[in-house]
Amino acid sequence: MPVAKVIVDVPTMQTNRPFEYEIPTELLAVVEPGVRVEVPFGRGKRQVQGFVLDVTETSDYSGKLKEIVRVIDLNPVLSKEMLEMSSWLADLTYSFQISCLQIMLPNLLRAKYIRSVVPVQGFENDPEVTKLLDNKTSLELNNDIDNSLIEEIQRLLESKKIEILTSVKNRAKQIKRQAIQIKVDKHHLLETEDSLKKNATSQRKLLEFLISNYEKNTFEISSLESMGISRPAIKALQKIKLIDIIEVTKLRKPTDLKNATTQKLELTNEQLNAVKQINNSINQQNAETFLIQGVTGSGKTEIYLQTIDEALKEGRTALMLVPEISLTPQMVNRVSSRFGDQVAVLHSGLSSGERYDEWTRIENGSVNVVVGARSAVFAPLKNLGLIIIDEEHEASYKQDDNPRYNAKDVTQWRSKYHHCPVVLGSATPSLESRARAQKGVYKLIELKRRFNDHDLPEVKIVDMRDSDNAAVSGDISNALKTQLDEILSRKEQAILLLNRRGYSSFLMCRECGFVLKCPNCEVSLTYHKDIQRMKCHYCGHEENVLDECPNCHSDKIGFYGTGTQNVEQQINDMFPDAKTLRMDVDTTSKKGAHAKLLKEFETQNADILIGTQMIAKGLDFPNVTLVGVINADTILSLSDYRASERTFQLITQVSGRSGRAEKKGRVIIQTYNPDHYAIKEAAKQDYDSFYKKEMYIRHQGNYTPYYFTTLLSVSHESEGQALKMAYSLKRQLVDSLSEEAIILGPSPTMIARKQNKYYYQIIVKYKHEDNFHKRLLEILSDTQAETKKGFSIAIDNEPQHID
DNA sequence: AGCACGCCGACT
DNA sequence: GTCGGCGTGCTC
Repeated sequence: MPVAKVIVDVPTMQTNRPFEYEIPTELLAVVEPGVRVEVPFGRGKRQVQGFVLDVTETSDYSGKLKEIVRVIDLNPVLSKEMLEMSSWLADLTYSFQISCLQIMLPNLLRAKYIRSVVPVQGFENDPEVTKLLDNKTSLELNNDIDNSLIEEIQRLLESKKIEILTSVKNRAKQIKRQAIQIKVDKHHLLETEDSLKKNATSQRKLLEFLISNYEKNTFEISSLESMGISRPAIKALQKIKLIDIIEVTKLRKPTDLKNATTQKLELTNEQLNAVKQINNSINQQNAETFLIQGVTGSGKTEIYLQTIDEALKEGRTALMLVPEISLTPQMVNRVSSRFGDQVAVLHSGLSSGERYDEWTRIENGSVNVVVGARSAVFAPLKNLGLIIIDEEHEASYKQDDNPRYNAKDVTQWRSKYHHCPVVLGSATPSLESRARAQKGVYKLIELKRRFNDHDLPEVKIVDMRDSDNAAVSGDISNALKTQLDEILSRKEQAILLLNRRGYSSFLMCRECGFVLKCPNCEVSLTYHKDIQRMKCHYCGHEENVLDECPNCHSDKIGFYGTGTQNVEQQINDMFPDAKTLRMDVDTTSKKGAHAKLLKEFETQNADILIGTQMIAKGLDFPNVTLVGVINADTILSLSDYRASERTFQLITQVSGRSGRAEKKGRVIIQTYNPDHYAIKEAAKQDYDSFYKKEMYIRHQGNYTPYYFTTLLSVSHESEGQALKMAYSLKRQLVDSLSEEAIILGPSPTMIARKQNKYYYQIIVKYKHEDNFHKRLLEILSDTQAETKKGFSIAIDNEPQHID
């Protein structure tokens, strides 16, 4: 008797393994790995969704097996590749396999449960029961259930005549359209046309159309009607059995993609060399990784497009990941105008229905190229020939909540599975990637020249401590004001960048630029309002808020920051005639607002764009000749060891926005730390020099890429309980790790209390700890019982943000 | 997650 | 004596 091994939709540690079910004989043909099934689970009347992992001939379970209730899919929704990947990913990210299976699918395929009232066996014909159920077999319990019924339900539940069944509801709906299908051969159609009555004009028109488009076979009725073919004519042909009327599923097409219209661009020698190397790897089916380090404007996108083309020519498919933020119409058009309707785009703006349809289109093989943000890494492409990750340094490739996966790890896995290369591209590679390239793990491809040989913009650092330059009015220095004046008079455009909505919780001296740092960890201390003290998020070191700068003894030490709104106001006061646009979380929260603002700026309906990070990436506005960074320091002073890296990346990226076309660009960076290497090297656009210095610092502080990092966090309603648990975890870690490992904390997180819970974190830095992974899994299952007492314990492998 | 079993306190 | 509190453990 064959049994199905099923992962059930019950996300707990104890149910995180396959359960076996008997397959009813009538379902034997459809139950195969990758299909979703509905199975009874637990003691009560509860039915849950499950994924069939495997079908085996015999069971090794000693108890009595339950039967699969029904299959949800006639064909598998997950391939062998995805099933295999899910167990690897669950293990890597310390999450449940069911959660990993779920993220691979569009939302609509996630189970929704309905509760309904059904008769207890033997009471199907009880008069009270049939009255309640209105002679049906069940009554759904939804929100609009009549109040008068509730009492009756309660009573019958108590007398055990009815019970509550939880079962799975399938949400995936497709738009169905009516269509006709030709049933006979072409010859037959021609004969019929000859024998038609003269006045049957509409039928003749339809037949002629069918004959000339015979190959296509299936036609939507609505499109025929719009050509002036009448419904009776269609009925008439159906009656004489020439055609069938059928239902077809119409897939929504969210992005209106153009036909392929653009041709390959001519390549520079550097680009050509890159394309050759990658194409070679595609042809050889090498699962290797390239790192393209190319200065802004060096034409990385064209390399992506030409190598995708090569993969397609080989009959394979291609996946391109980009940060959500740069998934702009500009970007999408660039790809779709080369590959036309072979492209599917997955981004967060899609409705669940649209997303589901795009997924279907990928799954059934009607597209070969997928462009999308993080979760697109699970696109069900078969026969992958190439994977591209643009802006590979972006932290957003890592998911911040469960399952905490990094799309980059997933691409490595898929690359090995499909034997295809991965291309990482960035002007400012992450230190990890660049270090791997240095060691020869990745192949480094450098693009040092800008496309069309445009000069890099001229970058000027403005020392905000210098009172001659500083704050003529609030946050705008004289130097920036002068430049703004100039570009406005030349009718050019400017971008002003602020960070993190500009507010900060670190201490800085406005006189000398001093920032209060942790004596042990080389990161800035963060202000904690509740205790009114400064704390380190790494080791928990604490000290008082200073009112005098320990460096220059000035009293101008304090918290500082401005918001985009404030800066916009200052600019409006300064330049009443200039039109400004503000782009931050407030102005872009509505769907499509982002694109609309950019469009407005692109069409030069505004002179100055003021915004946060989101304006820094990949945008290409030829008329922008000035970029101003209002406060370079806020990024620098994050309580995160990647602060310097992020600062360097951001300034370099945003500087690349200036002077993309013929006009020469300028960049002004306002800072209280003009001598900081991240800022100085970014101004020179000198990645290699920054890399060397930063690697040294990382080496000194025992940080990535010299050490691996794992972050454990504990939360509980009671601060004491959370802290106690954190210490107990730490003790266990100390016992199971070698001397070489560094364990920091427990320390409170930035927002110590969110959702009425206290958070503590432990950071583990290590090099070689063979048992660590296994030990963490054990800790997770040991502490499982604690989660019922209000604890939650999360493990983040290689976290991107520590706060 | 849900649900049942089970072992202690305050009620008819 | 019993109703019900929620701590503990299992679900194919």
